[in-house]
Amino acid sequence: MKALGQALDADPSAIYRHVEDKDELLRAVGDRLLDGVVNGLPGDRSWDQVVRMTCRRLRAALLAQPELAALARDAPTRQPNELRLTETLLAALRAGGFDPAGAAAAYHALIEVTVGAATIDGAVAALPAADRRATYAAWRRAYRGLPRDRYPASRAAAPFLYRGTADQRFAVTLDALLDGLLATVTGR
Amino acid sequence: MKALGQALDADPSAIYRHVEDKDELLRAVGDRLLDGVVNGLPGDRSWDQVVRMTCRRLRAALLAQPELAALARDAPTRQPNELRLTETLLAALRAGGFDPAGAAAAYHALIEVTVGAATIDGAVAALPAADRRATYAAWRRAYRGLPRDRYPASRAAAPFLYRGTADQRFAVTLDALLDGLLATVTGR
DNA sequence: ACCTGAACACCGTTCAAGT
DNA sequence: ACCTGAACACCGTTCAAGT
Repeated sequence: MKALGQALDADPSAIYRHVEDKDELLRAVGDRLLDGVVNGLPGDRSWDQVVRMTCRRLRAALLAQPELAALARDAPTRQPNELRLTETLLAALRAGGFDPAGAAAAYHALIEVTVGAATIDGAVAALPAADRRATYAAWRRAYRGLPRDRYPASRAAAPFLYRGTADQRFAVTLDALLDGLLATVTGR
Repeated sequence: MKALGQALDADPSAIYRHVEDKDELLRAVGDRLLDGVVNGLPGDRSWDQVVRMTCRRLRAALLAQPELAALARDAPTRQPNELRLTETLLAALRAGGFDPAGAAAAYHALIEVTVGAATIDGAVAALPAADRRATYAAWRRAYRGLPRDRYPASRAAAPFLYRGTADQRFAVTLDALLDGLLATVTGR
């Protein structure tokens, strides 16, 4: 609030004339930041490309603004852009053959995985690219160096943990989840 | 820190003789809280039951202690119980037919969805059961009452959004994800 | 109608001084 | 070796007084 007041050339306490508290401010700003997620989606995409792009953009927005985690925590805010995002996902899922109940279940699953990925990738995403790679490499080495007898699976998987970019890993997760949702929630 | 000092009948500042800062304390306490997640898993379960139970328990632990979100955010802490949890999941996945690379990818996906579900369900999980149901019902009504022309999919899905308990919804998500991982990461 | 400025209660943390 | 107590810098927020 102090920094915002300074940026506005006003006393921080003046902000409280316009919003109830910091949380309301964060929700309002957060919804503005969803603008790029929900608008300007390129047209004539298949339903599953709409789902994928929306989730990828949402994750990118959350990564770019870590304070938006508040948005996810208090979900749903039911502010304009969040409502549009929900409608976009649900409509795409319906187009993909999900019935209303299945679309709701799939929507919850997609949001959960997107928020989770953003939470986990957040800290490292804030680093410069070189540091990011170094951090991931250090983690791989740590798993690689675990005691042979107690951590066989971790040692074997070590070269593949935190492999590639977080974006690539999220794409794999999203593919698997969508595939699984299609199979278990619709019946193909 | 003030509350902890009081509970220990000591000045808050005395804590700094034993830990570097609050973050280190939180990580250490957090790892203790993973004890129940990782130990005392009932024996002779199928690999997929081990995966499901571990994820469900992790989510429950995160829900019970919201401050542990810090744990997820700074993952991986590579403290004892967290390492055991990782090994448990990776070993189960290997037993389920995932190769090391596939197990690593599946591990990332499972953790992401578990952390995301805990984040999203956290606020409401803290409420008494009756308030929880009332909150979900209010959200359903909000989606149900959206303008007909702009939110058709949301209105149609409204009765099924936030339906049942958060635990049940997580079980559905986990089923779908595991199924999808099996199909896309292994080839069945 | 909006802002200022002082004040409040509360954080995590440091450090000299005690035992 | 460990703790106390005062102090510091910093939060979000309130409210009487200004214009």
